[in-house]
Amino acid sequence: MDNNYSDLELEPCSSEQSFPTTVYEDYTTTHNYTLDTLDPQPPGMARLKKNRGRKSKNSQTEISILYSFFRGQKCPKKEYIRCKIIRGQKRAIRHALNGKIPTTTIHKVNKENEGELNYWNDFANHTIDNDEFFLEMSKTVNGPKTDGAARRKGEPVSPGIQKSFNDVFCAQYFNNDLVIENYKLYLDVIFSLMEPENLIKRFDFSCCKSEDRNHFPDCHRKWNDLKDYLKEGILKDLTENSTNDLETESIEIQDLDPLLLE
DNA sequence: GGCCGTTTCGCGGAACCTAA
DNA sequence: TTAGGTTCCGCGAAACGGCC
Repeated sequence: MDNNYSDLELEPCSSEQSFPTTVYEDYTTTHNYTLDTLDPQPPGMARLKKNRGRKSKNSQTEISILYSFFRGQKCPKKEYIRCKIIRGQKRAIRHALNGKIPTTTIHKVNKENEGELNYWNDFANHTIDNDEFFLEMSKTVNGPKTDGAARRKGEPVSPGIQKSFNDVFCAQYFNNDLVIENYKLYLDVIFSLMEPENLIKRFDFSCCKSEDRNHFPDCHRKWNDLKDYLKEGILKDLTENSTNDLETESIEIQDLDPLLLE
């Protein structure tokens, strides 16, 4: 299950840290690809041609980024990304607080990789420095009703609890500077090795239909765009949407988790 | 290592929205 | 009104992790 990074070569990076990189063949030729693997059409692209249908609440940035990836015959769902990232961050926090280095899931850390380890240490230190706060916020009862202890029947849950990873839940979740700071450090862990094959295994969706380890030059751009969007764009979108959502859903502020409103 | 409770994954479809 | 598309939600299954 673990990625084996041992076959990756270490080479100096422009920053202080060193990261292993995979040596790829010349991207300027396409002789390794079949017609099928060259299909540049993202799964949802056909639908983009029409303007009919419900107006998307997503930003155009979010739409174009998600639509450029492949998950089976479709593109990854917005909620899939949200679930994975938020669940992952909370889980990573619990790992950090327990002094463990994760070896599985989206934020797995290869102890042999100094770069990944450094990013993990930054994340873990930030978490431990604010341990009381993160101990509370990482509890699964503070997730939406679909998850963890909050999902169990018959147990009391927070009155303002959301039923899914919807805009309101996400806006509440990120309504705290500490959480955002920690989230960005968490993304650094995930994206510490900016190689498509590594990220495909982490996210469980792909940037192209290439069946071997070669990728298109565009693949690196896609992953960079996703990283940038997750770091900045998603927070901006949530901030812009949260006001309207909170109003339309008549959420009473006093019902929300006080920890998330600080 | 096996068991078992907890947590996470992610599918499928209902509900909703809006252009035609 | 219909059809096409998005978002929300519930829940079964799989994975994880603690305990013995």
